[in-house]
Amino acid sequence: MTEEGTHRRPGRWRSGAESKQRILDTARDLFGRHGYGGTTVRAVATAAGVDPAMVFYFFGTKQGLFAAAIEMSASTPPAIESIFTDGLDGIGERVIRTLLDNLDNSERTPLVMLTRSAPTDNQSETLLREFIDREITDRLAALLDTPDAALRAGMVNVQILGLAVARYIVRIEPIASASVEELVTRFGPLVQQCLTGQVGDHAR
Amino acid sequence: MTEEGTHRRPGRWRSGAESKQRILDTARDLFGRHGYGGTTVRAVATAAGVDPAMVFYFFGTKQGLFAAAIEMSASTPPAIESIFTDGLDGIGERVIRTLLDNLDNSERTPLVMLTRSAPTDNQSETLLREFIDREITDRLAALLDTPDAALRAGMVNVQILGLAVARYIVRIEPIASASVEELVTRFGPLVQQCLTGQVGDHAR
DNA sequence: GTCTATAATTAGATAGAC
DNA sequence: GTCTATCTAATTATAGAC
Repeated sequence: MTEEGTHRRPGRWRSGAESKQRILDTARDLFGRHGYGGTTVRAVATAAGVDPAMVFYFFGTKQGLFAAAIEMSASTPPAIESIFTDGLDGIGERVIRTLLDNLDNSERTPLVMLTRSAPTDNQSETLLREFIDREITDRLAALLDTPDAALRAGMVNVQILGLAVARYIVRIEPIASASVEELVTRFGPLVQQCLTGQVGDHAR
Repeated sequence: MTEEGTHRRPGRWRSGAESKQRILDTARDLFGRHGYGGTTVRAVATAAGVDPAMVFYFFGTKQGLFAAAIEMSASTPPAIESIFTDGLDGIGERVIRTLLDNLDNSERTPLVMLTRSAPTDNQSETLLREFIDREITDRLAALLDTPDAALRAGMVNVQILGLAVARYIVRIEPIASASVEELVTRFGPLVQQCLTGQVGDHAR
């Protein structure tokens, strides 16, 4: 018998990396479906098939777990990047299509997790605000050259948040079960107008 | 001395009606600011200056308190009624102005309380869905005569939810601190277009 | 009606054996 | 790394005295 106890040969990853990953996956799932306040560490542990103590072993606190869960795999998904790099032309459709494509596949996305958590958790509220500012507002505003750039970007945020809440959280019909194409057709031009359209008059 | 104990003369409302009202007011305030899950019965009791047991005495359960809190004073506020009774002309502005006027004054409105609670509480999610269907979708759809009436009404719901979340819950700038007039100017036409505007093409 | 217990449950977190 | 056992604190809710 060779003394394998010390050698740490990777015949199969001894240890935690696997459990840690399973916990993380499960956490994303539950945080995405029930928000921070609606998810318990115990529930995550049970669903992941490990002991609650392991969760704390790996992530320290519930907040630590949440922070790890919302951390994006590769800082920014390539799809999101291409929304902004292709200029203003047709950006409305790209915003909506990218949003829906991402969220339809899994609700374990930072946007949904944070949107579900913010209303009852102050820390999540701050995180969501920062997330939106960094990932959306700043990039949109950078494309615009008008004095009301921030406000226009803000209007797009309203579309994004409204769509996320209506389709994935409150599940209001017929928004919840409309096809991606239908929503792109409807909301794409709306977003485009927020960014490049005219404003009526400025009311005194 | 006349035996006042039994007579119940209204020199000043003996008892509970006053406490009950204070509890209800406080509950609306806290539910509106922290949602169902983020609000404890004890917090409500303390803020209202009464004992936690009183809350249960009057409302039975926490859910009972919440139900009482979201119940509107006079079934439907007159302002909301007039949005729909004045026809489609200029309805976009009326929707936005009424929404903001109501929510700016106090967040103790059913819409905010429910929107804050729905993400982490399934029962609130259902209540919010029903509330929106009854108070907004149905009334809007009734005004429209097109085959896509429901979808158009849904688009307005997205505007309302997005605005509520961006301005009052996540507090995204510059939406959060924009003036009512500014937002009416910006979102009024957008809502109008959702309802009465043209749709590009129907994309196969 | 109002308050003082207090029961029953649950959640986040830690210590320590294996 | 993993689990058992446990601590602490907070919450909903009830029983009963005043």
